[in-house]
Amino acid sequence: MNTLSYGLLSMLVRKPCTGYELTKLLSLFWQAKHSQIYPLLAMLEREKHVTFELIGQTGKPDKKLYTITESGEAALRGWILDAPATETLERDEFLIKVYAIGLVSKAEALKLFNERTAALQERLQRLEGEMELRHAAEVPVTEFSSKQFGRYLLYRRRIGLLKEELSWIEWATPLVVGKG
Amino acid sequence: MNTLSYGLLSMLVRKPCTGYELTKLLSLFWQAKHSQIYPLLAMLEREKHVTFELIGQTGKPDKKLYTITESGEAALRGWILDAPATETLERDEFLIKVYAIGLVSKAEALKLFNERTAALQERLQRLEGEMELRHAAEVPVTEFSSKQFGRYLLYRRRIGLLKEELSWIEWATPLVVGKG
DNA sequence: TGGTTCATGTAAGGGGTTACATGATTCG
DNA sequence: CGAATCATGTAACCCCTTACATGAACCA
Repeated sequence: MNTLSYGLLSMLVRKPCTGYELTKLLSLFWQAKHSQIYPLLAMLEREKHVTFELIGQTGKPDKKLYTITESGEAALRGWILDAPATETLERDEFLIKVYAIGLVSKAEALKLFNERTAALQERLQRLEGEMELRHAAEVPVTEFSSKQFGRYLLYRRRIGLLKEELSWIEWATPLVVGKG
Repeated sequence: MNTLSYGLLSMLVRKPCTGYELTKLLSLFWQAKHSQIYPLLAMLEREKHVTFELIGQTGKPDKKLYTITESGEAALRGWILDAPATETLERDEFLIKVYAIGLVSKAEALKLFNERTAALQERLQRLEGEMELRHAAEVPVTEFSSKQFGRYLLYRRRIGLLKEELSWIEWATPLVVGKG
């Protein structure tokens, strides 16, 4: 069982989902393509950590609604408590470009920074919209055991980090361009 | 040529390095093991993007000092300008655990958060120490084309993000434990 | 005397992306 | 009328980690 398997189980604790849904929801804390998720779900089903119900649809392809089993929940709980804390992994091409920024002209460097800024702002707005949609008002904050609680924390974290990254760019850009 | 290849080239722009050095320095913006780096350096050498000088040592193993060529620098510059901006990739087991935090007791959740806090604080201190060591005073800030400049920007970014992550934990921890 | 640093490499295997495959419906 | 959405799956391939391999010097 790899890390992504536990990520899938942790989503299924909240509610039953199809592989298609999981692929989209997962991006809050892990990136994975459907081609990786479908085989993993099949494996989890073989291992009795999930079951699925086939739902026939007209006009759309049939779908499989996966539900976590008690065995699956136990496995997830065990992993949360026992898995050793690992280093976090970040891979970002932009950072390499920043490292070698002296190699290009100031105009080109500025363009790079502006494009990054725009992409981050767009992502921030999308996330803030998503969060408001799912966590209207401050309801979930108070309930620790609410199934919304963990997701709410993660939205707040991502948004905070995006804002920090934007304020870093705001600080760095004039240095790149020069004070004149 | 994959992304890591350009990461290696961007380090070699600053100064000639051995594979061993690159492995350690790289962690500022990319994680990679020596077993991935050595074969890539051999490939870059075949492609004439780097050359190496064999340096015999006594008491220690011999080493290969790699230097970037003009072709290598041109390739890197081209990549910086032409490579399309990609989404950033973050993978962090802790986030999965946060998502499913309702599954464990408050005491266990608190332990998880405290361990995370300690790990982040340690990493922050290590980074701040490293930065002070390499960028004493504010010298590199003013010089855009300084070979130190890019690295200085990345240290500031990492440190800012770590602080933001710590302040998120500080906000989240009392919510997890409860207001009582 | 046992762990860390220096220093380079190979081999096996798991993790992850890209591309191939299918097909009706809905939206601009 | 083409693009996106819904919905699942397989195959090929690259990226990356873990483990194997070697060996002297230095430090606790």
